[in-house]
Amino acid sequence: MSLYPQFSFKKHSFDKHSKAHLGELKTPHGSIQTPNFIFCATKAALKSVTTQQAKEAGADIILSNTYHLMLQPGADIVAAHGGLHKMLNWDGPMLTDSGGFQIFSLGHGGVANEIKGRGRPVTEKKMLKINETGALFRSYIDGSMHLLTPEISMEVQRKLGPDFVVVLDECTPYHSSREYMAASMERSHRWAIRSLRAFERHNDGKQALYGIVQGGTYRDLRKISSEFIASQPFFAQAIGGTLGGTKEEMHEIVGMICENLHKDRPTHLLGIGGISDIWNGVEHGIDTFDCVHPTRIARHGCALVNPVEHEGKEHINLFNACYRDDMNPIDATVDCYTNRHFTRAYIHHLLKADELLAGQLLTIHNIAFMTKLARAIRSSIAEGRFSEERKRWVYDR
RNA sequence: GGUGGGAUACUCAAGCGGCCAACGAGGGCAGACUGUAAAUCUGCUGACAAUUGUCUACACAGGUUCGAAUCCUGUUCCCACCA
Repeated sequence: MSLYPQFSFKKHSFDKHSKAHLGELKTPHGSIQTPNFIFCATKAALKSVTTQQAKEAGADIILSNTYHLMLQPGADIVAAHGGLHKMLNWDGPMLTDSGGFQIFSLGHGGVANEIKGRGRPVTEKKMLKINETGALFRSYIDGSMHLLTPEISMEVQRKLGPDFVVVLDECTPYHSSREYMAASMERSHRWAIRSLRAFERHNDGKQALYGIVQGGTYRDLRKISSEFIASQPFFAQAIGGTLGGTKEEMHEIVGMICENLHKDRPTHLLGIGGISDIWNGVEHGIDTFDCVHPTRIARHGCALVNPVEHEGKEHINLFNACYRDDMNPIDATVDCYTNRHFTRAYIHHLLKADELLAGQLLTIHNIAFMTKLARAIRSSIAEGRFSEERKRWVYDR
């Protein structure tokens, strides 16, 4: 009997010139078509919009975070609601991340650039200690200490109750030495096995487990990791860790990693959500992406736009003075509540006036934009014109 | 009418002889953001030339001084108290 009786993944249409393909991912909370994008509700909130609004804007699947929710409000409170789906009023598929990314983000003093190799390496690790057992975190909320192990992460994720759960891993930054990267990868593999064992002990068929491929920027390490994760009975696989210092490097490394992944399993690219990055990922066979970028930049005043129509820029900043009297919608071709009813000038005004509504309207637009992008990718594969459609979205190529 | 106090860049507000083109805050103008310690962070903000540069500036007009936003005199407004 399968570990995942209520889940399935089937690839069903293939691009002739790349590894791009369509897929159907079935879960107890319905099916989604891939390629697709997962929107981040890290702390059980899509930050500024309701799940209802996200659904109306086209979102198919969302994600929350184990670490944040175990600190606040605590897994038992979520369980008391009947799980994340009920608590968030979301009836579609859901995923929880394991907290592995926080081993990186909290371990490096909040230097989020670190993963991409920007800025200086930070050696001080004030927020956590990591060893074979797991990671000991100092809460960013009140400074209290919290242990996260593969077993605890699985237990918390079982209580949170999403469809997809993820093994605990260590997300390694760009500036790690090869030696550290290799040792960390091996430990993440051992954690993956422990996560799997813990998952199996309590498996009720309602959740499916993702393994995570590590190995940094090194081809041989990524190959080892891909093959190891593929050899274990995970439902799906995710690509984690650093992907290099530049976009070009990232695109190359993603392609390299994809060569050795399990061919029949859904593949998720963790934390990546740029427009060109998604086209590149899909081309190499990625099925799903998640990223805070669309919802975060919305709160910072930015709207996603087609880079081909904006000289390569993937977003515009509605704070900019040039939108003060712009009576157009952000993008009339992106069908959503924001674009149906409001002008750029109005959103510019809301931003200037420090009105929270600006972030909400921009978030709705950005969700709708990512949804439109995913649909464009899917229909282009279905209709055998993937590379043509790509040219309409990826600047100067 | 008398006596005090005050007038500083778009705004508020420090400075009280040289280190002042002038702290700080707001505003303005940009930038960043990729498994969210992020409705956050960063830069610039008198003009012009754009590496040390030059000019115009701290109510207005004079003065003292090598040198003033800072001291003195007068003028104009504003505020408080007393008549």
